[in-house]
Amino acid sequence: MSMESSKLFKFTFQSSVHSSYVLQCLNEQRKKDLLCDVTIVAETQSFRAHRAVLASCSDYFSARVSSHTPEGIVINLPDEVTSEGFEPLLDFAYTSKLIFTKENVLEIRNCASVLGFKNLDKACFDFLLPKFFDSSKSTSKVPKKCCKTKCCKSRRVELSSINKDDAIDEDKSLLQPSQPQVKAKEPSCPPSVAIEDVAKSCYSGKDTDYSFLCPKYRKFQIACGKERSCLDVCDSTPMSLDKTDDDCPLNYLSRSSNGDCKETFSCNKTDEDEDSLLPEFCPLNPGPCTGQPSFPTGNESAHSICDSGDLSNRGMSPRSGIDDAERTYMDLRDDQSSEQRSTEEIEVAKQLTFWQDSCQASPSGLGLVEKPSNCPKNWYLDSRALDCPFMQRFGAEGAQLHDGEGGSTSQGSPYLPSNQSGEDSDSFDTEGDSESYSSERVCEMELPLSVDQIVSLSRNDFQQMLKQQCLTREQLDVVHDIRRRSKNRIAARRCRKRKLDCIHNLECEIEKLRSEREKLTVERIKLNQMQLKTWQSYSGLYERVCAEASLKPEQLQVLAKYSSPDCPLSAFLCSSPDSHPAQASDLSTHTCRSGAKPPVHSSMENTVAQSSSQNLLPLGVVEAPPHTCPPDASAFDKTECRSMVKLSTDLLGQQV
DNA sequence: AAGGGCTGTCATCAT
DNA sequence: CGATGATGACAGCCC
Repeated sequence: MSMESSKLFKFTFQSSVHSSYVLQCLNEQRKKDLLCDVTIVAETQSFRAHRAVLASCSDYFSARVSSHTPEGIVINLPDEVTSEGFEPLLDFAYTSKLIFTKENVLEIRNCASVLGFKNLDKACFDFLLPKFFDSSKSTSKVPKKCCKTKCCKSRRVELSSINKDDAIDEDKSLLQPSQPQVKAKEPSCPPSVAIEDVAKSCYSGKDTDYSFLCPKYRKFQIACGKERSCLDVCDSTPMSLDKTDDDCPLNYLSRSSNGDCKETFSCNKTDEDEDSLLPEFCPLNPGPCTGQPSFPTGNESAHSICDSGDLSNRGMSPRSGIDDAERTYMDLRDDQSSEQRSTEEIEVAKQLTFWQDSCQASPSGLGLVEKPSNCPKNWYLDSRALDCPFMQRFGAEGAQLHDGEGGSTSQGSPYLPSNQSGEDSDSFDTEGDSESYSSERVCEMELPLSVDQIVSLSRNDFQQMLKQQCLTREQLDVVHDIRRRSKNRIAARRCRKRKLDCIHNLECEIEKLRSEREKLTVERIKLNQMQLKTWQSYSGLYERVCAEASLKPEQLQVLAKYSSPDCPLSAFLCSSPDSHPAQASDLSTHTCRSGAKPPVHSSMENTVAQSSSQNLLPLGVVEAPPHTCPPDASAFDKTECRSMVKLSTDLLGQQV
């Protein structure tokens, strides 16, 4: 091929990372508020963004913004779009990743629907939500629209601020009821608790942590919060015997990936405790999903992290190596051609494969080992699984702790207050102690229940569960005692928080009223000054009229008949008949007949003095004059004065 | 050592 | 009638 002919060909270099890089840059710009040209307001929260990005992701924004839209425009989102639901969508627009929890997925779906977020609404939510909210495979319970929106809104109203601690408890409340009753060694006791439906989520969601105003509580939760949440995660782990791979959205995705679904899902445990998805929908499948107890392990994490489906189900050798991992990844990303693989992707795939191998080398497979104690929950992870970087992201520490609600967590666990590691069951006064004590009792009595289950189950579920368990009288008493005390403890927290909220609200109200009062005082002073000015100008005009007309006292009296007692004419009338009205210069000293309004400035001064010292109402202004003095003195402008002068002159002319 | 704050628990009432 | 939630009162612990 000659040089000349080669010049005729066009060569194409296609970068696999360019688009991601651009998006990443845009995201960084957004975070630094660089080149952002639009402000989005959802509820009370505002977000900066780039019009182009928004418009390219959302039909709503596409319609709202155009090239003619001025820079710096503020777009107020519809009421149904909450900040809670919008923020993840905005992140999605800039990262292609939608981070969601079971708790907020409906909110997000609702917002995505309203905003017309492309590639999300149907592709993502339509198949995800049924898996989320219906463990019984009945789609009838899947909410079409977010009923939670209302709940959330009302909650937002009710709880003006929910801090992270709240989130922990909320997650807890969401997770707890979804714990299938697991008794790996007693298959006769069926898992009875279905994954909670949305209504229930709302209900339990209201029961959030009420301790955000209580420093001591916060302190404890800072110390134990994440660990507790880990316990929760693990407690909630559905080691369900009847779970099949159908319940695994990853598998679902795996299948779907061959069809239309081009999106991938990750079960990432994030710092925000977004763990609700993990335990329920990312069960570990040591092999094909054959109903073995499942548990999130490093391997599962690996699958999840790499947006992968179940390798086993895909008939792939666990030792297939990087090529297989790569292929798995690429199979799922069937919208990407092989040349679009980045080195990062391959690196991830490598790592995943490595960990898969490593974890599967354990006797139980995937780092799952049997716990030798008698505590009801008998699975935890071996150290190798915990070493898996992905496992760590999934809170493997929590999994390790998950050994019977603190029964043996007190064995030097760093996650519980140190004072619980002893045997001092007499002092369990703090929250941690109390809950730990409950846990200890659970283990002591060999109860096949966790404290969370005892406390968080609904009345019916609880009774049903008790029926299914064959408990002794003593065990029943302990269970009821734990339930009663725990509920009361929570109720006491609620009660105290309400009180604090109430106090806080009252303080705000007082502050608001104070500022309102100050505002009114300023306004009143202004009005009084205006009134004084008007009166002075009014009296000056009268004085001039009287002087020019050279009125006699009788004439003045006639004029006074038609005048307000507050008008300056009264002052002239009250002055000595001999004196010329024009001489009555010191109007302020004249108080005429009863009912006549004292000169304005003196009364005003009194009023101001009074109001400033005693915060009384402005008497001089509010008090209705006894006669026909116009209520609003400032309304007496020069025009009115002129007409009054004209009237007076006419009347005088008639008299004369 | 005293006192205030926080928390759990109990008793009681209402639902 | 029992379960549950709210709340006042009390006690114990911590700072």
